[in-house]
Amino acid sequence: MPDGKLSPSATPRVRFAPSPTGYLHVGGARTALFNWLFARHTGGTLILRIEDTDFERSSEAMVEGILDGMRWLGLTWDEGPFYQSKRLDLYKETAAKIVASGNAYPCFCTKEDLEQRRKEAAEAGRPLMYNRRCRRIPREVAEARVAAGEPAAIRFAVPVEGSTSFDDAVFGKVEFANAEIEDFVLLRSDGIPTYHLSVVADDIDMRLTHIIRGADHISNTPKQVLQYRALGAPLPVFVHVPLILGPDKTRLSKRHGATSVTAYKEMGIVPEAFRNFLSLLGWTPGGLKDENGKDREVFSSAELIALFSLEGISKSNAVFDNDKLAWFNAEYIRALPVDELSKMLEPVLSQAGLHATTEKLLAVTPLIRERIKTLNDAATVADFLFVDKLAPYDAADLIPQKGDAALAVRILGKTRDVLGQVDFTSTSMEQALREAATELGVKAGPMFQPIRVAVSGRKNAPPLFESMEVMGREVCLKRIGYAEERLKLLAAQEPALQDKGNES
RNA sequence: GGCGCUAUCGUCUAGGGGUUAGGACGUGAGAUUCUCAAUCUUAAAACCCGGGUUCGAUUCCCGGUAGCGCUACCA
Repeated sequence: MPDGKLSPSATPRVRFAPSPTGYLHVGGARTALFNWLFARHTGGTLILRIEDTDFERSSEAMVEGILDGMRWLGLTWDEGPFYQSKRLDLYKETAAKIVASGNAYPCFCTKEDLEQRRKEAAEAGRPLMYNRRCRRIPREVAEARVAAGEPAAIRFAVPVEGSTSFDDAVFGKVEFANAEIEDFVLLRSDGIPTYHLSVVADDIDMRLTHIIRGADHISNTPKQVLQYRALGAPLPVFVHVPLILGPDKTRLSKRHGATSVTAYKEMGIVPEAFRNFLSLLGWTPGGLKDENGKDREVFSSAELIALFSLEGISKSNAVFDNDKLAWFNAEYIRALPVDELSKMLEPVLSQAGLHATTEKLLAVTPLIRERIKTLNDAATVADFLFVDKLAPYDAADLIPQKGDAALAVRILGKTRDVLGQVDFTSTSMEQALREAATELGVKAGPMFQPIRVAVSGRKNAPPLFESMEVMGREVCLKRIGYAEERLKLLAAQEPALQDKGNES
């Protein structure tokens, strides 16, 4: 058997081969990422191949979605995209070669036959595998029937005895008893190849050296190894990467929430963060320490490429952790220069109906940069800085923890006076307001809380003085005046509420 | 059911025949602070179980268990 490996010194050629029956999901993205990292690390070639032989389920829209996802992640490919649907001749030729080698045969069983038999097998005994009925048809007879136009699929004649194994770069030697492998279909009766045939035909034709793909393909691999042998083709290195699971440890699927990479884009995840996070799911550079002796986790793309190696791929499945992703994302957002971040924030804000000048956005960005975990968070964190009219808030929030409505009114009144005269910069305001607090005999905390609520409509907000500076004097004064009125109303109508405010 | 693969804190993981089993996310507490966030300090938290091998196993081997995958004229 020519079981030889491809020359290890050859420049690596790898591929990402999605099936356009859905969007680019997280698992696919990770596979694409590993292929990309490997290609870039080794100076190899990444080929994009669209496995669209299932015409029923494939669509051009899905292809676009997948391409979009890859572009968003910055995963560039060097050749393709190639479409399997346009390479049908290659598959027919390949199937013919395998038939000629005596390793495949025509099968005349209809789908109905097969289903019927499977059903019976399930009810009675066990083996659900194809019973190789047509393999026993003499070659001349079979050829005659094919020549007569009888529809036939082509099946691979799997050895009855022995075993088929391969050396996986991450799992080591994996072996399957041939008796467990059924005579799988290569070419359907309509002349369309099955996955088993088209992958092998293409992987050989495209001269791939490493097959990096999900571990769900381990069980398919012996079927492919058998074909390589029948075709006398050297085996590539198989690299199966563990699967990504949802929080409940089942396969990641729609019910786990976002599972397409574009969904993460829409959530305001930045691609570099997503890529960093994803690269560490099932792979580690192996305990690289930072200057504090802690394991490093944040890596630039260049570092990821430099560090990537097959040895670091783990064997066990990994659970996708949204919290960790959010942390990575926040980490990247915080590290972004203000001008860059504000450009990314602009579309998010305008989509939320918050329009701002570039200048204002540049002023706001540093105030919210470390307060958002996703780009989208900006809309909720910063809305009060842009909006004309504050969202309704509870007037009781204007009352400081240890105080009453009367105090709040005094604070606000004083603030209005101060703000009317002071230079409207954050430093001047802070200084003046702190002095005012001293005059009123209140501490900074209780002093600023009513102002914050009055001005932002909420108890937790970005830094007060910087925010006010961005908003401008007029808006601030107006909002404070409005708050005073609400407080007076509150005090007059519901004295009970005051007590409540005191207690809480 | 059959076959295959896997198994370190809740999660991602480092490590490895002798360690106080390390880090990160998340969680708790504290510091700082105009609130929140960020930051810093700190706490709790793991080697699936059972047999071997060995002076010594979390680490090596076997079995069990569990999880995942495959089991189509889908990919």
